[in-house]
Amino acid sequence: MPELPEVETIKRGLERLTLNKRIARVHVLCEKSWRGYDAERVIGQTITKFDRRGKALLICLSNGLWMMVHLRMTGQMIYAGAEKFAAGHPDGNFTAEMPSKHTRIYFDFDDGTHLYFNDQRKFGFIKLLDELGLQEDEFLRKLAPEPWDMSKDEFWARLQKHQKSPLKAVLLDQHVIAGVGNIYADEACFVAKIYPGARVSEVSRETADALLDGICAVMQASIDSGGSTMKDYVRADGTKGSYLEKFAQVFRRDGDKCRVCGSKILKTRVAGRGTHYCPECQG
DNA sequence: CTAGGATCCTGTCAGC
DNA sequence: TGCTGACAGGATCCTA
Repeated sequence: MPELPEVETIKRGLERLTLNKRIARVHVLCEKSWRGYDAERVIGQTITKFDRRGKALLICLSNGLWMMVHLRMTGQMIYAGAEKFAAGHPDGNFTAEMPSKHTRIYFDFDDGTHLYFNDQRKFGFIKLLDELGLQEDEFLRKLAPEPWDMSKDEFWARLQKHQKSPLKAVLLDQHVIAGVGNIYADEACFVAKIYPGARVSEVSRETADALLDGICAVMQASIDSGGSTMKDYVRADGTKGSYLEKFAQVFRRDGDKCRVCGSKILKTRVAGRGTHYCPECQG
């Protein structure tokens, strides 16, 4: 899915385009994609605030309810008004007619513009909660701190609880650190010069420090460039999202040359996920 | 408690 | 062409 930087990109885009807009209608095309309170309760409400925790987007409404959006693997948010804004899982929907066959939920604003929640695989959802429900939500309650809010001591301590696991499995664990997904786990391991399949017990304190720095650095670079994308989607201002094209050192570059040492980037399987690395730099 | 695998779902692609 | 299995930017549930 969309990892932390993509969700942050969506948050910033929707903040700019939909804040203070009033929801005139809501269309739930796939029941499974809607959770929590009945969707009827968002009708007539104004969007008052956005927030984000890890990969979860939070949208506050004027009646005090919150919509928690989790995009999981293939979710995307698309705003269609005078300008179009699309972010999340990159695919043809970014330029397709809306609603598309992957649209699961959409909102009509009273100014005639629309917000679409698309999700090919239906793993994602929008959950309507009150303030208490938000505080008690299991996912949010167990979510580890944001990478920038975690000290190196704390990151080190959290790693130590999973000595026997492959490093990558722990980086992907949202109870250990929030927001890291398959792309940034691989990229951070490259920056810290460690093989993602290494057991945590083999990770030195110096490497762990470099990992935390690397996670923050690759994510910040991605946010600064508007989130990653693999395809040719064009953002509202006409520029392309381009993290993978410009910054990815290993992710989906298997078969290509390492930009540091020239070795061939390899792909393998770690913790059940496709994993990319340079055998020379991350030996 | 941890670790690892199956599972939710749809679509695409490689290899017969 | 048609079929089959593998895989996919995530997280949870079940089992050992």
